[in-house]
Amino acid sequence: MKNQEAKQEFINLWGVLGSQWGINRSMAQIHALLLLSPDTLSTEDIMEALQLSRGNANMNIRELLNWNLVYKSFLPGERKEFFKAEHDIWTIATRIMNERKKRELVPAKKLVENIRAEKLTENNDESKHIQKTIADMDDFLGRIDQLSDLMLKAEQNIIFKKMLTLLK
Amino acid sequence: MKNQEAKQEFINLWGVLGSQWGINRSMAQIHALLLLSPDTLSTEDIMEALQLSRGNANMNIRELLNWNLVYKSFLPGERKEFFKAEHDIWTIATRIMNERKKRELVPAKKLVENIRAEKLTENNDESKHIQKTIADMDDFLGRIDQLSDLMLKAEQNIIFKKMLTLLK
DNA sequence: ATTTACTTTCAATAATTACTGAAAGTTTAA
DNA sequence: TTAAACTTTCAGTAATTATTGAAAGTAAAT
Repeated sequence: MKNQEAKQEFINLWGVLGSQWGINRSMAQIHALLLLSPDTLSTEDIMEALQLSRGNANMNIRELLNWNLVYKSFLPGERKEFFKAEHDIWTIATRIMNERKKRELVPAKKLVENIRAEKLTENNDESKHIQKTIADMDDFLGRIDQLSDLMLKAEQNIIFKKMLTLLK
Repeated sequence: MKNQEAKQEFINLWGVLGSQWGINRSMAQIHALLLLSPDTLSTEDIMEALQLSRGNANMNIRELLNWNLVYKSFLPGERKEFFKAEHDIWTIATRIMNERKKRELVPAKKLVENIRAEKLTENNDESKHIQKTIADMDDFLGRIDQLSDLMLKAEQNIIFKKMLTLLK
């Protein structure tokens, strides 16, 4: 198999996976392309390799920068921006988790907390059940929050590493 | 706040959250409605409460059954099916994880493994880099797989529980 | 066997989300 | 300054995904 074929297969796969997880195909593919490139790439390189429009390439590169998955890099003598991916897979995973936590989990928890804080005017079995369900959900979101903290610390966490190893 | 209002807020929130995580709005809302209902509901009840078409309601109830998040239930004397949700939040979470693992993670890992297994015909820095990237990704997917196992076992796992508590 | 009560399917349509490309904006260099 | 090189924006369009509702399918009751 040629390098280009392997790259292409991986890029496609990453695009499909991304879209299953709420990350759009172009963003995932750009990320995969940068992961596979030993060198930095320009917007033009990316447009060319993935056949994307300038607007699409630019927006998704911007988004990858926001997610801290991609860095800007300037080449001596070149005026335009080049990009390179964070290559450490664990760092990538924790960054993604952090971003999703910040953007979705934390706001969701706040909203559930707000509903939870409301007193229900009725006082019957249904209200009890509703309150319990909402409380459970709030607690659950708190747990997930903790769990993501745990993962963020996992690389420095020797006990956790051992637990993972034991499960192998 | 009236019961109905609290329910409605929670259902809306759950719908939004779901769609951020690749679960469609109707499915998430039906799930929320069933979670909030102390009693079982029929397809008609669900259509009525969420203003969904019969087709949409039916398809998404079916999907929730597939995910093991909702159970069928027959009422004595009634011919039609009624539905109730699994109410234990931890069970819900592990079921969702299990399903996503089965449907997405495992197949993805297989595909990455296939690409990894291919020998690259070229032999230069780029091929080395590609091979390393793909190998890292494969290992990473394996880790996630382990991690989901860990979570699946977490409720019975006292050490894990303590770690979560320490992180509070 | 036929009717009635219910469930499932699916082609058509609506809603949402992603992408394009040209124009406007910005920065650097001459 | 002005021009060239590059980046960003965004209205229009395309692609994807979700929803409807009527028709077909199935099972129970008469």
